[in-house]
Parts: sequence; structure tokens; C-alpha cells
Amino acid sequence: MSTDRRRAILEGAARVIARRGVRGLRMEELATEAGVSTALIYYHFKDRAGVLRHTLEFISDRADRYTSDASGPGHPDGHDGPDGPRDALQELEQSLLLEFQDLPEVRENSTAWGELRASAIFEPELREDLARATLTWIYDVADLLGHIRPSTPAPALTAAAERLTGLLEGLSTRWLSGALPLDHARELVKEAVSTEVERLGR
Amino acid sequence: MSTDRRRAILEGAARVIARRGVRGLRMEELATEAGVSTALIYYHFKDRAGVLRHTLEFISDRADRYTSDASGPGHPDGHDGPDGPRDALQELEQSLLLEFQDLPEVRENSTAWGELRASAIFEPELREDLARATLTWIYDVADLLGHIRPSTPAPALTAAAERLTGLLEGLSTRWLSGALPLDHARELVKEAVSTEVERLGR
DNA sequence: GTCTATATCAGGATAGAC
DNA sequence: GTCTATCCTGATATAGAC
Repeated sequence: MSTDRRRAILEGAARVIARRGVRGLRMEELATEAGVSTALIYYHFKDRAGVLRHTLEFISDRADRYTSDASGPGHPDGHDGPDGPRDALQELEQSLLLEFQDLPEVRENSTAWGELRASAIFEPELREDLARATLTWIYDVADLLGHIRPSTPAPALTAAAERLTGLLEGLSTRWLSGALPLDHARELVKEAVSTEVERLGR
Repeated sequence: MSTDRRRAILEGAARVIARRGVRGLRMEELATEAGVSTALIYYHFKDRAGVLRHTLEFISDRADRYTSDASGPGHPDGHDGPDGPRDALQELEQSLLLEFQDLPEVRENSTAWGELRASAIFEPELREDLARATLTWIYDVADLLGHIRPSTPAPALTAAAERLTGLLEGLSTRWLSGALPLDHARELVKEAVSTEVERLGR
């Protein structure tokens, strides 16, 4: 059925991008990966750029999903009990560390995200979607920081979130390029979180 | 003369990469940019990959040069007077902020660096050179941190340097992809520096 | 060392049948 | 909606003259 194939193509694109990069994405390899013909890809996505755009969207949605899963079923509405800040800290750490796992889906997401980010330097069409997704991420993190340090002015929360997410993108690229072992990356992230939280508290 | 042309090609490559990215580097555009024929590029660098390798080297050398210029002529040997730590802080901030300037050469270096870093995820050949250059950078920053906070154990300095340089790479990509205004990026870097320095002091 | 001209080929995209 | 077959551009790389 139509929708299934569409999805298969997008999932395939995420895998191929993780393996070869955006620059290495070949329509034919994608076709094979997804088990369809190249023509069908063009039928559904118009052209190569269309595939990239929709893959970005697909990736972001998927990341949203597993990121919000990390909050756990406990406080879906963001309401904290007396031990709120404690939990919120854990939750923040958790959600940031999700990016650093050696699981196929995570690697795919990180790789594709990094690739699309890097591509956007030279392909302005991607910028808008990317900017939106980035903002959402930053606000989510700022929100968690707000739970940990209530009564911190919003701009300070946002700035801290920008630093944490920015660091994550930097470390992620290093990890994926083999320049930084996974557990060391996780260590650095944890330290960064505690450093930022402490800063907000002083 | 031979050496001049070689250099012209590498300078041209840095410019073209800044404009189009590694993935967008076309041998013919490079030839035009450098004012030579494509054949000459192959004569000097064997193939496209050779051009990329040598350009990375070229870029790193150039970055070393302008980064160490930032230390200023005052303390070339790293020896500080009584006001050492103060100056060292300035110097660290300066040296990190160098990456965030809207000057052609800086943009070229940042862009090329980010591109090569991203390419390394899929092209293992580049990894070794990149790792070496990264380590040098990290140690330089750790060294400056050591001037600011003497008697800090080396591993803590290194970790802080890894976070700062990692953040820089992340923010740099955001800046270049138009997702982060230059002055905001500089602001975030300054805050990160003071946060890390404070952490080392506690 | 450097150029002009060209071989070669990969890969994006489409036509047309089913 | 999906496939097979194919076109054709654009890019890497080389041959051979100077």
C-alpha cells in the first residue's frame, strides 16, 4: 500500500544516510534498501531534495518520540512532587544521554541530524525545518532546567539549554567520527549538566 | 613555479569548500578558482581525496598560526607575572572567540574544519589527521585553563577543554548554518568559559 | 609543470507499460 | 502505485602535446 512504501523509503533513507551520509545517499542504493524501484521514490518525493526534507521530518518525529519516552510515565504533565527537582535532574540527564547510545536507531538519528545540520550550511532550503526542530529541542531542555531551578529567569534557562544542546551536537559528531569514545562522551555530558545546573543555582 | 601553484590550489580549495562544502567541491570549479587546469590539480594531488587531505593539513596549519597569534607577543613562553591568571582568562576567551568572526579566512577555516569533521564519519582515512589536530587543540585549551587555575589536576583540565572545544564545534556549525547569530554565539562561548573556569575553582 | 581535449562513468531523473 | 528500461547531464580522471 502507498503509505507503507512511503514509510519504508523514509526508514531506508535514515539507514542509508547513517551508513553513507547525506552526500553519500544514492537514489539507487536507497531503492534497494527500501525494496522499491527508483521511480517510485521520485513518484512519492519528487526529487532527491524532497527525500532529504521528508527524512529530516521523519527523523525529528522519531527523536521526539523516544526523547519524550525518557520522561517516563510518572509526570506526563510536568507536575512534580516534593522530590521534583531531583527527578527533573535525572530526567534531563537521561534525555540528553539518549543521544549517546550504540543502538541502530539512535545512531541513525544522530548521524542524519548531524548530516542535515552540516548540509544546511550550503543548502538554505533545509534551514527552516532545522531551525524549528532545534528550537523545540532547546525549549524542551530549558523547560527541564526550569523544573530543576524554578524561579530562574527564562533567558538564563534558554542560554543554558543552548549551550547543552550545542555541546551535544559537537560531541555527537566527534563520537560518530570515532574521535571520542562513547562512555567518555557520556561522562562529559553528565559533567556539563551538573556544571550548568550549578551555575543556574548560584 | 610549482610550489606557488600548489599553494594556490590549496588556498582555492579552502575557499571553494567554504562556499560549497566538501561534498560540493568540484574539481573544475577548483581549477577555475585557482586559475589552473584540472589536469594540474591531478598532477599535484593525485586525486580528489588527495586534495582533501592536503587541504585539511593546510587549514590546520593556518589555524595554528592565527590561534597562536592571539596569545600576543607578551608571554610567548607561557610564563606569567602576578597578573597571569587574569591575562590567561582573557587569552583563553580570545582564542576561543577567534572562531566566531565574520572574516573570510575564519569562515573558510571553520567551514572546512566542520566539513572535514563531518566527512570523517564516513571516510575513515581522514580520521587520523583530524584526531591529531583535535588533540592539539584540546591540549592548548587545557594548557590555558591550567594557567588560570594552577594546581588543578590535569584530567579535570582536559575534560573542561574537551567540553569547551566540543561546544565550539557545535555552535560553529549552528552559526554557519544560519541557526545562531554571531554575537549570540560569542555570548554563549563567553558564558561557557566563565562557567567552566568557575567549576575548576570550586 | 602545465595546458587542451576527451574518455569514461556514475548517478539523478523520466517515459511508458502494467 | 509500481516497475523496467533508458536517457543524459555533470563530474572525475587521463592522454598527449607543448
